[in-house]
Amino acid sequence: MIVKTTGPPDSKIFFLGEAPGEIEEQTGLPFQNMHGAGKTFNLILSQNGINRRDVRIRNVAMRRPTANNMSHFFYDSKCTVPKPELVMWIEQLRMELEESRPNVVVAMGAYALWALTGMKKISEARGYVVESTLVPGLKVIPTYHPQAINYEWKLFPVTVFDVRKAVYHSNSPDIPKDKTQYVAPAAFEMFMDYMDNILKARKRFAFDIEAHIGTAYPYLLGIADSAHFGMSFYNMKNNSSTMNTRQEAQLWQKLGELGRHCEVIMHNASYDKAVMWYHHGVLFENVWMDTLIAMHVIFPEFPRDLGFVGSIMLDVQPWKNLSKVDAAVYNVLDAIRTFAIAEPLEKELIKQKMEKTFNFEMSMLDPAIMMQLTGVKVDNERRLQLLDENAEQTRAVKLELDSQFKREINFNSSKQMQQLLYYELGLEPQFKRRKSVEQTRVMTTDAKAMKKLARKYPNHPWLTKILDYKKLLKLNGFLSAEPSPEGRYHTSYNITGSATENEGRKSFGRWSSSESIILTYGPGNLQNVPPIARKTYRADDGKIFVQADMRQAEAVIVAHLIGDTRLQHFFKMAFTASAEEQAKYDVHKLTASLMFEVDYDLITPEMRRVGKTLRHACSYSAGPEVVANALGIEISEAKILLNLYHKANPLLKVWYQIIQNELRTTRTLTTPLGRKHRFLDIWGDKLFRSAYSYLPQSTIGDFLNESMRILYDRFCEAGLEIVMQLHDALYVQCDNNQEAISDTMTKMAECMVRPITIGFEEFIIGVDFKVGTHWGDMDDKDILEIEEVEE
DNA sequence: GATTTTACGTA
DNA sequence: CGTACGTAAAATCT
Repeated sequence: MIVKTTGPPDSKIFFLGEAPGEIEEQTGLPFQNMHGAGKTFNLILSQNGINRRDVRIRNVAMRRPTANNMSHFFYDSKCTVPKPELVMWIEQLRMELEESRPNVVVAMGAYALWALTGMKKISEARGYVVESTLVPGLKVIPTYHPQAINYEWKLFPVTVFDVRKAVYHSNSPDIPKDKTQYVAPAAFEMFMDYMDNILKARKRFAFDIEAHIGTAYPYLLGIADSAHFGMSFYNMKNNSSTMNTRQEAQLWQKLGELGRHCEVIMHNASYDKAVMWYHHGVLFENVWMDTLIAMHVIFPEFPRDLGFVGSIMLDVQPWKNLSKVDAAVYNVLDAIRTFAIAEPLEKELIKQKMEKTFNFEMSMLDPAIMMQLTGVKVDNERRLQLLDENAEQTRAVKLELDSQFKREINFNSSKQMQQLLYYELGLEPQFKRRKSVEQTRVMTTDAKAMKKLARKYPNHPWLTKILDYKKLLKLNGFLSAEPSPEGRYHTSYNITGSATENEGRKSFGRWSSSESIILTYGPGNLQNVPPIARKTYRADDGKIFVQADMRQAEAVIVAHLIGDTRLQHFFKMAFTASAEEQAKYDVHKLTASLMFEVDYDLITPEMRRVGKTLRHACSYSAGPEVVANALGIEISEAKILLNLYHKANPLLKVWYQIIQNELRTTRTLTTPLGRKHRFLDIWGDKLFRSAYSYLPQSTIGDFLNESMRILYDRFCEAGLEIVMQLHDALYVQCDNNQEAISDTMTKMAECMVRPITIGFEEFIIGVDFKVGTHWGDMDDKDILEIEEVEE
């Protein structure tokens, strides 16, 4: 059946889909299936106050393709040569649009965009106003297809934004004129004059660099002093300077003055500011706004790249495609767009009342840059020795496994592992957990599955041997990283969290750590270095690490979030108790005592272990399988333990309900420290569990970072060296003597032991200290001990 | 050669 | 039906 256009012909907004689905084919109406794309489509409209009866809707194709696959309408698999039927429909579409002349067409999906503009990639134009080539002069705003949103729900709010933009554009047929002007690239004198004018007027400007991969040495500098004008300048071409020595000195001198006297806007200042300081000694002292940070604070669940921000904040043509065509133009447009988004971002920050969190994140730029550029010293002798030992052990285990299987097997290959375990040896196949029952089961040979198999087949001891072997291989990766010529490892601390576009795009406010692209030495992420590899990280000569981590941070926060006054009291007593009395305040023993209704003093180590596991698991709403795996017991036993835990801690489930109710209206949670997050997953358990973990995780991360900033502000100028950050722990290095250690611990305690307020309750999280010359080899140190030394 | 999937290290 | 993060190697796509 043919599915025709619906809606009033004089509608100023026109929605174009790709092809009808099954239900649409039956009803003859586009986007009519109320359980699939149609439902999502309606939801997008209703979020923008639109009624579908008031808008024109059609698909490019008017008949359902075989297997719902658009390639059916093309001769080739790459979908470049359309068959006559599709050509005819596109011609019909052209006539229809010529006749009704809507002010804007929303192109939903890649084929709709292709039919209207010839463009193929939705990601390159999504959210931007582009002109149709099919009907010249007609405005097109591309966005995702509703069915794509059904597959990836995180796309939903972005699409709502795009349609909102289309609604705005439906008021007029005019294509917005781009007033942008630039000089790219500018000659040396012109660029210097431009900077001079900005300097004299003390103007605010946006700054952006392009730099060589590997060295991060900048070759192109872009400056914009308004939302419509900027210049870029090549300081390097073909690996050599474009200037003579005198000019070069003048350039960096002038930029340095700008950095001192003018406010600057950057997108990802962590990088640009660090590079300019590191390579040219140019210090931008007044970063007025890092637009990446602003974006992170306002929309932590959205992508943050400049192209995306531009698409939702500005009315300009897409420019990211220029990066490979004309670097100078691309660079200056980046600077101009950065300037342009700052104003709407500032408005949004005020509107959402998020200035405090924004200023807080901005204030962490300097500590983060400092830590990246300083790095940590590597004990290379120790590293090589550990590497040798590791290689030795790896060889031994490999030999055993080889003789077991009589052939080479790549144990890192999931395919070969499945072949071996499930087909050749006929072990019971293990499957990954599915997101929903409809999904097909995927086989796995991951560590969890292997452990389960090892329990099931105790006569196959090689199962655990494979795990040992893989562990050694993994460790080898950490130990293999070469230190810098100065003998150091570096990492980039990312204030705005995840850089990778993971599913759901979570960012809970904790810092992430990744490979430094300025100083590319070390295993990259420093926050997942295993204990053995930590032995290679050492304090500088004559120095020692002081580690301070927040004691039981997560458990304390959860106790206050759920309003467990008994536990709150217990933690309070633990905090004030003397060193000898600490044994009386073991939260895991308390948990076990409540679960098993046994006297606190009679709790065995085994019972304590169960208590610890259960508290941890239940804080995040884990299920019986996880508990069973963690304790190495049967699922039925785990279920009993879970019941016991919830009976002893009834408030937890009450809190789960409260969180769900809070999410229901706006899907947004606000932490006790004022950070907001909107949860965009499909409504259900996965979303809930993510939300349960958000509040404690984010609060601890923010609290520790607050402490770090206070420490940095108060003591770093006077020589205190912060070296590492690990979510709930801080590492500082100081002179290796009692007095310096004691002084450092006192300073850290002063900054870290501060009251937190949740609800009406104010409380304090204690700090545990450890001291050592090597990260992997730290000894407990009680601050009371130190005070005694001082006395 | 580029992108996606699988697995795994830490908090 | 713990979650958050980044990276290496294998698998898969083009």
